Amino acid sequence: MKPLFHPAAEDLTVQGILHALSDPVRVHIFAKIVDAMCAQICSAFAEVEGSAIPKSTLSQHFKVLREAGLIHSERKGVEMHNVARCAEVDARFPGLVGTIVDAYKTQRDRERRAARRRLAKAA
Amino acid sequence: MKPLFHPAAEDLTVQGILHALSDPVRVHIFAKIVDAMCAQICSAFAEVEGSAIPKSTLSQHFKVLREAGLIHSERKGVEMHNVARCAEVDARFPGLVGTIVDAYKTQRDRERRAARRRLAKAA
DNA sequence: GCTCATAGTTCACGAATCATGAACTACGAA
DNA sequence: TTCGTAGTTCATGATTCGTGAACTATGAGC
Repeated sequence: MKPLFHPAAEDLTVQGILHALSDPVRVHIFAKIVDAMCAQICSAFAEVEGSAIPKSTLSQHFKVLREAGLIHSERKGVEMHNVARCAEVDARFPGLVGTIVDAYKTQRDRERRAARRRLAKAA
Repeated sequence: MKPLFHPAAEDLTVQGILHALSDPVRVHIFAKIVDAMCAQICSAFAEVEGSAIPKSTLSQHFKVLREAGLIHSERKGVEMHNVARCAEVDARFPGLVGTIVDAYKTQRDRERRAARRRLAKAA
């Protein structure tokens, strides 16, 4: 197995970060890793918002997040421990990822409210 | 020719915006439209940072920006007038596009400084 | 009116990227 | 050593992207 590649903080690119976070599954994963108080393992995301993610796909998503410089991954025995590189990313591009994650939360909240309204109307 | 499609402010999505802005050519175009005091026409961007953009490609880029809700386009005679929808986007996702454009500017400034250092070293 | 130039769109297609199942590697436990 | 678990890699089909060629729509000059 190839060693894991992590870009240096000064090699992070805005396009890489935006591309990584332009996928709802990946922001979901990233947001959870950011919020978590401890390292998260990949298989914790075998299911995202009700739909199952094949593990090869999941592996690719983690690779994209890692190579965008958003997370740091480390093999620990049979599992992979992932932590967010918030401080480094924020030092390079202040506020960027925080604003993006917040925007997704705003959007998700709106969607949930809309869904609830539809249900209430149908009843 | 099909009429131009512009999404309503409440239909904007974060993934659409991030995808639109994850391309350096598109952010360049968008940033210029934002900074400009007046509407910009597509052909103003036939060249971006030294490289020529084919007009079919340019047309697609504008379409992506338009359908992400970032710009409003209007045919005026033979040309197309484009203005940024800053207020609407910002009302939906506060700070999002501003932070992204700033991050790109930060990155570009770094790259320019690095290029200058290389030149100075070579001399 | 007719013709020409300009600005941009649409179409078609090769190139690149993406998602995924199958096969595989690496490790821990029994 | 064998088995199970966690994740990776590979191959391939689907989707998206970039672009040249052909096209549309408008304005200007006659």
